[in-house]
Amino acid sequence: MSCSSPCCDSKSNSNQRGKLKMKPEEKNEYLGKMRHSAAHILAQAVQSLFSGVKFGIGPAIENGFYYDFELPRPLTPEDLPVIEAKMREIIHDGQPFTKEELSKEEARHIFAGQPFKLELITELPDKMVTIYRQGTFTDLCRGPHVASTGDIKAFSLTHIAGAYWRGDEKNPMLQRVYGIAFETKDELQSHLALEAEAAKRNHRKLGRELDLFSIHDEIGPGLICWHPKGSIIRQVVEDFWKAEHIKRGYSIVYTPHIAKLDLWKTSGHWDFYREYLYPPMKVEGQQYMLKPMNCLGHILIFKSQTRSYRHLPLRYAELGTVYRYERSGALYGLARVRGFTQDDAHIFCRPDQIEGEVAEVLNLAQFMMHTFGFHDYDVFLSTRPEKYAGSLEMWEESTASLRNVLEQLNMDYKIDPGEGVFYGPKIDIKLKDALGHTWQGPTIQVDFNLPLRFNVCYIGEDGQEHSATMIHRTVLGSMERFLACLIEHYGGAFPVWLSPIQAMVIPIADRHVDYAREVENELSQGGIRVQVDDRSERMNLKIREAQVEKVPYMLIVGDKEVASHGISVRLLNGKDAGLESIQSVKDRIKIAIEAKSQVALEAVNNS
RNA sequence: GCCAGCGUAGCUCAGGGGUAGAGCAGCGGUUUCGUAAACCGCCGGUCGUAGGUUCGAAUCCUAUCGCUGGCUCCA
Repeated sequence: MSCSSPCCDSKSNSNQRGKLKMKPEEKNEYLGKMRHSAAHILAQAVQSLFSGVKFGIGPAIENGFYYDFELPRPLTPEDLPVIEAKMREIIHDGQPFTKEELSKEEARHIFAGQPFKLELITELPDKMVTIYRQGTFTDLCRGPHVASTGDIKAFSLTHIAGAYWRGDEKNPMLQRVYGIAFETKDELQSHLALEAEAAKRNHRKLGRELDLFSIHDEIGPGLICWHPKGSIIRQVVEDFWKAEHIKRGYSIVYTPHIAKLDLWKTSGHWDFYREYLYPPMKVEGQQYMLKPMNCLGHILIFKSQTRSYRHLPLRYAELGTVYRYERSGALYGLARVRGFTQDDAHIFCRPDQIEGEVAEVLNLAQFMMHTFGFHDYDVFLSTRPEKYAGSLEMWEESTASLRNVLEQLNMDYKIDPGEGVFYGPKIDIKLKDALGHTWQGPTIQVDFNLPLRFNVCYIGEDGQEHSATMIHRTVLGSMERFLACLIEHYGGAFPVWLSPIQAMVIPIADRHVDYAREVENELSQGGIRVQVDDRSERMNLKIREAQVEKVPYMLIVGDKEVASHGISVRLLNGKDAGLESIQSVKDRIKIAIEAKSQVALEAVNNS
């Protein structure tokens, strides 16, 4: 179908559509229909402005719509206002949308010269197809649509992009025009405001502003330099991660960054994963490769001794840095890079332990997400991909065990068909950040393949060798991507425990610097990351800069504080939390840090 | 990798065939101040890189590297 809106055609006059009376589902249905109609209007506008347009598809999408075209010349951003003006004319005219049902033969006649539409017609299952017309434009379309072009109340064309026909890079690239559309201008405005907020929180922008990390042409794209402040956040996350894993029965290990090519041939990476591998390097006549995954080192550690069923499960955890070749167009800040550190672990267990271990990992994953302030997430079960290793039975068995655990734990999940890794199926958890954007979070993969390829076994109660099962899992994903997610989730205003500088002591005049140092020492003794702004600047300037740096506690010291041996606390929200003793401020900050409280206020105000 | 756009000072940006500019940052000075930017001065760029067109290129053309928005892909 050229259009793919699931809702049904409504002939009702849009003017009678009381917004207040609409239920959320009805509203979504209406929005989908309206956005889809806007796509048709876009196509009509483009048709009237260009000759020889070949039409692709034009569906409604989240917040708006797009339409794909093949045009005689490339579109540039300057074309958008022109197309948009044409669309407004069509909307102003209030042209009715009309539907017709006809045979494929008739449709082929109408769409002669439209190769993409003809392709769609051929593939449609039914004998009859439907078309929609408004004004001079006719489209192959299942519908439904609004009654009239005049029903589009608030829209805007946003950007152009290339898009392969049917999303396949073997197909020709079409030009896609994106737009947003809402029921009212207010909703359109608030969507734009939300986007502006998202742009402010973008981790690439905040990464520079807060001096967290950088990427350099001289080093190469997708390769990250972590600055001191970003490194503090990373270290705090890593320390917390390690401690929690040790608590839960994992052993921390370290493995090399390169390994002989043969190892990667045995594992199947050379066959199934080559597009992501950096080319091998030759050392003393041997081929070596940068590791794209950490599993093989862990397998060899496991195999360094004969393991008994009594030893299992064995859980090896590593903050393992891996390198994968990503196509240049795919790179994005910290979220998609070429070298990254996974919070990886491999659990070697007996088949009867799989479900219990997966459940434990899910529990750990939930604990981690809650600690970092994520409460909204979606769970996906990814099944066998096209390129896979191993037998179908193994795939079925391991997929079933993942499914069992999800069901036993009563977790809502969706199936993501064909999205598993080449060696096994996986559970993916996608986090929603404070602005509702989703991020790839924890992932758990059951693997019967690598144990077979490497003969990973244990001696059972029966004295015989049995193949072990491996569970690959990360709970944060990678340090890079997770930090990107944290930066955007918190908008750079990290909770105290993660904040690179937890407290800034601000002496009002130079004569207060000595006392400020005393405060610094005292807090520093308490393990608080504290600094003194001892510049000969005005207090207002120091406050402003601490504020821009998003330091959770600004500790103001002047004559009053020196006299009373106290500190005046200013919080990031601008609130003056009053004068307190050094000891009491120190204790409160420590409590907030230890509690990993999400907001600095909690500990200061509620105690 | 593909399509489109963009690369000017550390950052944010102006300039668009006649030889480079602002604010912030940095540096030097003055100011010593009570909850988001004191004042004065100075330094700073072979305009991403390499070719080409031109009397003359930051400006036009080509190639290349990188970035941005998408497509594809993904920890």
